[in-house]
Amino acid sequence: MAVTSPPRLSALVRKLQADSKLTNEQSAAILALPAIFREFRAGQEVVREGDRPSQCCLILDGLACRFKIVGDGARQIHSYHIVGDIPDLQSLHLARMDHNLACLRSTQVAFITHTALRELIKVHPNVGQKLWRETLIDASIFREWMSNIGRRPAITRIAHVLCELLVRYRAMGLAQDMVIPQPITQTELGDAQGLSTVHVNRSMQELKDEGLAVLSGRNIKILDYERLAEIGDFDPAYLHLCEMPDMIEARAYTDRCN
Amino acid sequence: MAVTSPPRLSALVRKLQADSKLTNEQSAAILALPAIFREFRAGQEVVREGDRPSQCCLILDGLACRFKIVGDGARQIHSYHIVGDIPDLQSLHLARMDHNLACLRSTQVAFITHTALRELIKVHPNVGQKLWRETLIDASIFREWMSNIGRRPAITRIAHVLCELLVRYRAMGLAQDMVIPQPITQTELGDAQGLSTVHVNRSMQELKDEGLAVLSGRNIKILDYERLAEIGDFDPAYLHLCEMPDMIEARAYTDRCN
DNA sequence: CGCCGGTTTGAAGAATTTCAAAGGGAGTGG
DNA sequence: CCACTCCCTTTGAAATTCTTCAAACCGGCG
Repeated sequence: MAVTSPPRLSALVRKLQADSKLTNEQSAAILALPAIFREFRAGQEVVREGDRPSQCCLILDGLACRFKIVGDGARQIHSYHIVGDIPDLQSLHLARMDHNLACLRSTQVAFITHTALRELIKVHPNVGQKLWRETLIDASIFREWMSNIGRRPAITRIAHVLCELLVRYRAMGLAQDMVIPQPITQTELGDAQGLSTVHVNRSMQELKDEGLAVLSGRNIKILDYERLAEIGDFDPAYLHLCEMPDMIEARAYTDRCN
Repeated sequence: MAVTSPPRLSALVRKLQADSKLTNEQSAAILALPAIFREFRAGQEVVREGDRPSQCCLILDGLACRFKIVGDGARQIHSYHIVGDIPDLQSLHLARMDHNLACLRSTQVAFITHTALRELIKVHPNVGQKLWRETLIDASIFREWMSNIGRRPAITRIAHVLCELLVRYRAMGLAQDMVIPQPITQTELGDAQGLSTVHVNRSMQELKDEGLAVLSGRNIKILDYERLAEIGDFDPAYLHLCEMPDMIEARAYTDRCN
């Protein structure tokens, strides 16, 4: 179950070049990180609230989320994590997990020890800055979701999160066909945006009736990104995607740029 | 209006010792940071969405908040910032502001240039790690607020945020008398927790009727922290306060510790 | 075929917002 | 020192959004 280092960490290299290129040495150092690869089934938890991890996990394929269970048992999803993300990077500096990390679909991850990451950062401070930057983008997404949940109506929230997912996948070179490449259930959308499953369903139907987004098999297909972004009050600036390697297409979804 | 460097940056030193002590050299380097001091009136904005700051701002006194205005004009407050906070630290790695920073009360700040901070981090990588850690704690608070807004009823949200403010002030050695030392209006509480002013008012009345918290002049006084934390579903673990210099008292509000 | 996870539907109920107006306290200017 | 103003709190009542409950539906899969 635990193999060492095929050239699979390239997803991380790609992600970290969002703002500016890495040098060859930096890329090489990342690709050479010692990693343990593992596959999780849908529903499995990777790290739990209260844990004190000694490693971070890089998503190679699939879909994960961070979440908390509140007093009455309800789940709040804080973020979705796709290929290239390191959802528990914060554990490098915050000893104790204050939330959970679980896989929503069947998911492949690479575990990299804190020790190895610290060594990488020491030798390549620029990579350290880029990792810091990634955690700041996470925080920016949290803020946007907070605005969503706190101050926007249900239909807007759903449209918004669909836009975000699409743009993030496309920034990683996926979802060319405007289909979000991982299925996301309506319950999961509700737990992310503070809505009941029933109400998500009704919002999705509105989006369908308007010709903005539909279910394509088990996946969500965006039919009219422009109008979806409009009713979703969506401006991708908060994703800080600019200077992506393939900005040619990412730029189409980004009006303002860093 | 712009003076240079009295020994006022000590609030930052105190804040950064949350997890572990700084060395004397590190403290000295922080205290020696070149800073420009300025006072803002209540309501004034410090940085705006779209800005590209070349400096960060340290709160020395008063109260600031980060916020966004959504499509229909409503305001979502993302966080409150008290003495010792650097609310726009993320601007060090994210060029463009994706939200606003404003003062809620009359507030004193110290501006420190990115250049000076980068130099500090280069010379003292440990301080850099501590600054990174601060941004991760911000993110942790965002997650908790997201859970609050998305999945907890109004009364719980209000109780929760009052507990948080009290604990954060006490961790900085303030609010000994269980009074939150800055006034916070019900509109501000509502904008932070996704509620209308009217509903905040009714929730506050419930808290008053239960003998948990009251208005003491313009300020909020916590009467029964234990029960307030209970109905607020509040566990301070997400504040990652442990190993504070004065843990003697902070520990009283922290059941679990890093 | 029958189960399973996810979607869809209808109807009733609850939480929260909105609107509109009154009340209160602290500071300001005459 | 009073009157006035401003900002914030408080109140009542109606409207709305969203949740809950309960059940049916649907497509894929063992």
